[in-house]
Amino acid sequence: MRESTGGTRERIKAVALELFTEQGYEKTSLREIAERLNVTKAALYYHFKSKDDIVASFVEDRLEQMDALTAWADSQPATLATRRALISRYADTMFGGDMPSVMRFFEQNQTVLKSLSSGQQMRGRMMRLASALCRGDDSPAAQLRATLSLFAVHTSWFAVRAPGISDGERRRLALEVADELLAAIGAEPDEDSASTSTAGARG
Amino acid sequence: MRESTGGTRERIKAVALELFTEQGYEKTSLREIAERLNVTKAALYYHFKSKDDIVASFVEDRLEQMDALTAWADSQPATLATRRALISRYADTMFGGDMPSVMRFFEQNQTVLKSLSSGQQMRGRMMRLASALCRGDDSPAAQLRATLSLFAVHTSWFAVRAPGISDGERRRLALEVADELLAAIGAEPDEDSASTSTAGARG
DNA sequence: ACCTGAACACCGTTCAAGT
DNA sequence: ACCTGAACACCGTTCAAGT
Repeated sequence: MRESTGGTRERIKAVALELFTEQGYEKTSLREIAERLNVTKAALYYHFKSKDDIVASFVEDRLEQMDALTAWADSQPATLATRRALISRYADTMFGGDMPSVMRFFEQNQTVLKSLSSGQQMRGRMMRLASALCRGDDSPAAQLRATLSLFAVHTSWFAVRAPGISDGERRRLALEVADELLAAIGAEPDEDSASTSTAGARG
Repeated sequence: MRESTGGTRERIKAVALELFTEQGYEKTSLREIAERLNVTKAALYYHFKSKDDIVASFVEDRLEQMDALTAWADSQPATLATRRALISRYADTMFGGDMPSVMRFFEQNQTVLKSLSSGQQMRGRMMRLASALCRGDDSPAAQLRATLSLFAVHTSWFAVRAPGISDGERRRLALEVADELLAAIGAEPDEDSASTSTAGARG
């Protein structure tokens, strides 16, 4: 095992991901990261171009994962079953053993990520995923439902307060609610919707 | 009209709210705010104890509004009608003419707000609102649905991309989807869950 | 190739001093 | 009461210099 060669770069990534997720990107200083690794601040700049670049480094893998997911969805028929399979796979990447922390980092740091290029890329992929989820129904309501079904997955691990709830149960819960939202996509337009009056322009 | 006396403090609040919402709290420097008002950075510290304190100043009104909302909900019967009325009133404070920007600021700055005391207060109120929304059904699924219905209101003004969609239409859209989520709260536990059709429990 | 030391401009904050 | 000027420690970033 060679841990002296390429080790430092990976150690920086690991420590940064941990601290960024715990305390937030802005609140975590490079000095803090450097101290944990017993190097100087300047040393970080040998391995990364900037603070943003550290984020970009552990974002790229995730982007490919998202792309694969969207590509798969586009190759499937635009049915409810596909939508459900898609959200289930998405939940896998969120709760799965691989890299749960990367996605949690995103949930935690949405704001800052808007100005970071890697963050914008990630946002773009989320939009595409949402689009894939409401393929065949481009109504505003469908967009909102699709987006919320993704949010259900994200939300389930912080909005649900229960004594000893497991990750598996959170996942199941998220999918239960997400499925309901997805089931309402592509259905025939509402005849007796909540408020008869405000018709709403079609097309 | 006296604009020389108490004017400065209000002007600081206004400019700060605008810049914080546009660019984010961390990315906006006090120098930037001061320059817009033709004063020095130090002048801001006469009116506010710290940068955080500026946020706290325009948060307090909102807290009272949230408290009033929760209190009203608690005084009503725990029915679907109450839940729908509550989310509708919440949407009013989000889309209403009063102070739409304060809530948008929150949506934009969630991350930073976690470490700010005023942000934690706000989070607390959101939790209480969610609890009020699922009163009578304390199951994890109900919590998730309640939280997502609030998110529907927040999400409707950035997740829905449509040519010339108005604020009113976004509001109506949000409530349409939120109502569906709320209708599933307090219903008898699922016997034949997710599958069948889009049936949906009628409260 | 890998890292240090010292400097840079900027940040939020403080405080004595001015009117 | 209201604001300035100058200083403080900290931040991200750069770069010549060391091995």
